[in-house]
Amino acid sequence: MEKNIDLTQQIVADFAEGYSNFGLNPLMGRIVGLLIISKEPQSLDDIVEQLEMSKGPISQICRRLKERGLIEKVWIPGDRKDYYQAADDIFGKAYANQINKMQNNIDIAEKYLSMAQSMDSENADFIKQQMKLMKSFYELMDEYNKKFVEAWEEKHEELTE
Amino acid sequence: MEKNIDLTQQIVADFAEGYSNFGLNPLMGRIVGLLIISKEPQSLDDIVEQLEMSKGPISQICRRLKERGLIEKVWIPGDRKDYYQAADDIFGKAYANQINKMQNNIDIAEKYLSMAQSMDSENADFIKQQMKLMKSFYELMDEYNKKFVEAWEEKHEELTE
DNA sequence: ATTAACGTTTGGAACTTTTCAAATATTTAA
DNA sequence: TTAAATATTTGAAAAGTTCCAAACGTTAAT
Repeated sequence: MEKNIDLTQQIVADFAEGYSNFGLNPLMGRIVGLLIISKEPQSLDDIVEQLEMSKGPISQICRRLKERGLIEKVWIPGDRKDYYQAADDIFGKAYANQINKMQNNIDIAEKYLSMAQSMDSENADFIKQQMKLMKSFYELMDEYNKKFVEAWEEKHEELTE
Repeated sequence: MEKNIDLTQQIVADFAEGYSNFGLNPLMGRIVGLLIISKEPQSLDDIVEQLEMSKGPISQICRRLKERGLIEKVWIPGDRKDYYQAADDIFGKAYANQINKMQNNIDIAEKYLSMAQSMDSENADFIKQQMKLMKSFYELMDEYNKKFVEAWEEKHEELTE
């Protein structure tokens, strides 16, 4: 089992970095990484032990990960601990969280487009033009994203059945 | 021009928040927001004045934004200041930066897939399975992303010519 | 050559985020 | 109903990030 310990520590580190790159708490990545490679659900204490951290932050981050739908609590009969496991299609769910943030950009573009429309200057015209471009960009992105999500749903079933 | 000042401050704030949501320095968003709605290139001092901040951080962040290809320096004859403007297709470029980060995930999945392949336990099988799923997900994402980028290139030309 | 105009770098202050240890709350078993 | 096991919250410490002011370097006009 020696190799497995190394692998765990490495994957946990890589996920931490990945999450951090997206502006998320690295501990989120550490927990997600750990759970992704754990066949069995892990209790808070299991996580504490493997991550060598105190329980406070792990409890908090698990709650946030559950809110985002990335991990789930599992009930294990006869055991009163909370057990966690990676959610089904966790990659799809993590992706969805990212994409949702980009949706804001459509709203922003629309907001300033309409503000510029009620103004009247050479500069207002330029702003309108820019905001139209921004709106088009993120709308098209959204469209293609939906196509991807559909395609993945299909492929995911194919791979996991 | 009163309305325009409001609009500037608002858009700057919205972009700051947007950038911050992606784990980037909010000042990046402030500068990008300002430049996106500025028809004329802006000097460092112009930016300093409109953002009401000192020059140090603005100089640093402009360099980073230029490295990422989001803004460009413009040469204005007979003026020795540096002028900046939003890059052409800045939205596309910002998106590309995000997507590049996700590409790492393919490498991570491949790394642990091959590590798990050289191991031999029930758990190694599970890890292999998970990493295959991860690899498939991000490869499919990449594929669809390429389609989007192509479609946007076309639409972008159509909109800006 | 000197000076003025500008951009960059740096050290430290202010602020924000993350973590820990301990206190508190909650659940369940006896 | 109590005690034990567990999870959550909290306040303070540590670490990390961002910002400013000032020093420094560079360029170009005189």
